[in-house]
Amino acid sequence: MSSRPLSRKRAQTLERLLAGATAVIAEKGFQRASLDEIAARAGLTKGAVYSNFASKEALFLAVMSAQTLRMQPRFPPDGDLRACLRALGEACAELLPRARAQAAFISEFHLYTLTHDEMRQRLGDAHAAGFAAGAADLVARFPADCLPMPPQVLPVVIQALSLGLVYQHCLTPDAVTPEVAIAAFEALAG
Amino acid sequence: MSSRPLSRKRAQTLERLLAGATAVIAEKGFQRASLDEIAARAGLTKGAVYSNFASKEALFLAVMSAQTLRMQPRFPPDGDLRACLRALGEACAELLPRARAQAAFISEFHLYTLTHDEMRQRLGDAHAAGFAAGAADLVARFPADCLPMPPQVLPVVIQALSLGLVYQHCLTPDAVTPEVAIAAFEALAG
DNA sequence: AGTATCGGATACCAATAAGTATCGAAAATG
DNA sequence: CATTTTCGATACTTATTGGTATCCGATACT
Repeated sequence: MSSRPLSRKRAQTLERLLAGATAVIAEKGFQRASLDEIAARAGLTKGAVYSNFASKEALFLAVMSAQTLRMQPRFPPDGDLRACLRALGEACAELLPRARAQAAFISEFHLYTLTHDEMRQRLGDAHAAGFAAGAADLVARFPADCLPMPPQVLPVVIQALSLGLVYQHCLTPDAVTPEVAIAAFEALAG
Repeated sequence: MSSRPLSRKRAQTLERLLAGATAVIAEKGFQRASLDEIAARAGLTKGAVYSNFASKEALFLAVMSAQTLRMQPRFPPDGDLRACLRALGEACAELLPRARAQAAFISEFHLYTLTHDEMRQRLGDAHAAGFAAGAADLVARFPADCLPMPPQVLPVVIQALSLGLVYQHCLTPDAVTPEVAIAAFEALAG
């Protein structure tokens, strides 16, 4: 007993399980992803799942926590507002290639929160943390009267716009190109 | 045989089924909504479902087609760009009270399209039709160089922003008030 | 080495839920 | 009024799947 260094082997199966689950969930959604299929995708069996996770739900949450959308804008050190918004647009554009999988997770998690109230809070927090991190920088960087909207509102809008673009990209990839994302954010600068 | 005027009674049970399905799906999502529960909610039984729909999927699609998000902006007859964007913001704000149910449908339908490619197109079209209808008006109303972004891009952004705000509202209702929606759209005017 | 522990496989169980067969009553049709 | 058709209820079948019990082999400990 006591300290388990989480033997190399175990760490690997855990990783494979998460990878398998991620893949299958991205393809079919969580509910339609059976544990048998997930395990098979990982080259393992359901036994491996249950010796690493208490339940399907636990696996779900583990996958989710690794799949939060996260924007990483690189603001130009001394750029103006427009340049910074453009950087946000570029960061959003970087999410697009993974949009389909991401949207699947978000949709699934969203539905999950319909019947799991305590999780709604968590998802909200995770979104805020991942999406609007850059927004805080913006607000800190420019005086309120330079911003196109109240400083509390801007993060929400950035988040909403990013999320919306990711979703749209899934349905109509050609209509939501990186350029569109950048144009959308730049337009916020006026 | 031949023409059935769709007897009063039948029309009513059909309506009740759709209402029941709508309610249950909004609460739990489509996959977790059992036909037994839907029928019970409608005061009927599964038999009624199968004598009105070929399958659960058919019921699903019927519900969906009645649940597309639809913005109905009322543009001021001679308003400027900002006033028109504000009208869009107001139209978006009107969606918020029903956001939770709507987002459930959208999420569910979105997941559905993961495994039903032909439906992805339909959902994309439905969104475009419902969301960006007002955008076409905008584009028609103002010369391209008055708009904050290329005329093909604007509808996409309006749609993305609306969808994003609806989603966000589900998770953090207090952060996405009607005022926030309006401010977001107005900011597009610069 | 010998023994205990752990991780994963196999086989099984039980619940859920979609779909089907059938039947009865009410309404439409003549 | 008779008869046919329609609609919805009931009961059943069947497949899926989350979860459990158990067993075996490999690794870790003394």
